[in-house]
Amino acid sequence: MKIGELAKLSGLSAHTLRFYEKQGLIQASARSESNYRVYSQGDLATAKFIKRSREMGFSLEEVEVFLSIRADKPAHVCREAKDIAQLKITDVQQKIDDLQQVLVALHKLSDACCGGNESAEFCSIIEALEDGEGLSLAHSTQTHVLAKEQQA
Amino acid sequence: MKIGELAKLSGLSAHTLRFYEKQGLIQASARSESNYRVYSQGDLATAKFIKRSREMGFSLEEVEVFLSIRADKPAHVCREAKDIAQLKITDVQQKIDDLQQVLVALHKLSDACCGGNESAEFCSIIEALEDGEGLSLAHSTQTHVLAKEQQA
DNA sequence: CTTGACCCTAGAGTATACTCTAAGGTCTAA
DNA sequence: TTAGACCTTAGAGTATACTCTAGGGTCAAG
Ligand SMILES: [Zn+2]
Ligand SMILES: [Zn+2]
Ligand SMILES: [Zn+2]
Ligand SMILES: [Zn+2]
Repeated sequence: MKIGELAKLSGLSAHTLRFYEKQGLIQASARSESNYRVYSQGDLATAKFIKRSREMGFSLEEVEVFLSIRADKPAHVCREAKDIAQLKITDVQQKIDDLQQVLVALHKLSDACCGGNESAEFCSIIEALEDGEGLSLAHSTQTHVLAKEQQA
Repeated sequence: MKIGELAKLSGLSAHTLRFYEKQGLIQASARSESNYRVYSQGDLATAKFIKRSREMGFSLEEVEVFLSIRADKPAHVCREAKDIAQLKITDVQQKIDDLQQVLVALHKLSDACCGGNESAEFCSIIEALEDGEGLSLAHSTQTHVLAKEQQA
């Protein structure tokens, strides 16, 4: 099959397949007379392997290692594969933890703001970013009322 | 103060401060005779504001909006700030959800592999990436034993 | 007067993974 | 034979946010 069909069957674009070839991840098993890339069923399996690996969050560099293990399994041991997976798990867990901290802070920031059409003069979001003081919950929907009362 | 001191006090590098200036986020309030950037206490507050905003996960583009609200609060309303925060919350939550799915898949992938020095011939990680079949838990520490028994 | 720490600009480089363009060749069907 | 779909290459562009370099000027201390 040619690159267009492999693209359809693998779910990767032809562009991406050529890019992966440049990166040394996948080679067409032959070339036609007109120099078109010709792929086999095995190549399709490889393309799918790469796609699945990417979906699991592995980088192209990591995929390369998986591919080399796959290319000659007896020459490799389970630990090589598992180490990569474990590192990725740690990595992803760290990212989740970081994002969760950010999320908590964002909620504190956002929840304290009325979000209405009142002037931002007393907006808790801006204030919190200004003074950085623990994203105080002092400013809420009530704050505008208080502010108006004070002005009156 | 000059850029080096602002860098120290704000926690941003001098390079980054110049970069932010290029992006229109912060301006030195003056220049010395020798064309050095001269910053005020207000500039320090701005630098800190930017830094805090970045730490909350806001992009430079979003920080720019916060800065413009901050620069003229009465001309803006709470909703403008809250909308950005809410969008960011959705965004971060989505990223967390995605990563959590990846994490589950990674655990399935990794837990089934013995991770030892046995040949990767029956490695469940490679197998799962090959056939994509729900990351079967069929291969575990026991699998190598079974494989050896079958060979015997 | 020289050394070292600082400052300046414009612009290139880093990271990751694509994504697209230009300019052109090939193939198939009407 | 000609349109349209497909293929080729090398290389540039996209996104984000820095990060660094080259080449040069400024300034206080010893
Ligand atoms: Zn409000
Ligand atoms: Zn508000
Ligand atoms: Zn194993
Ligand atoms: Zn294994």
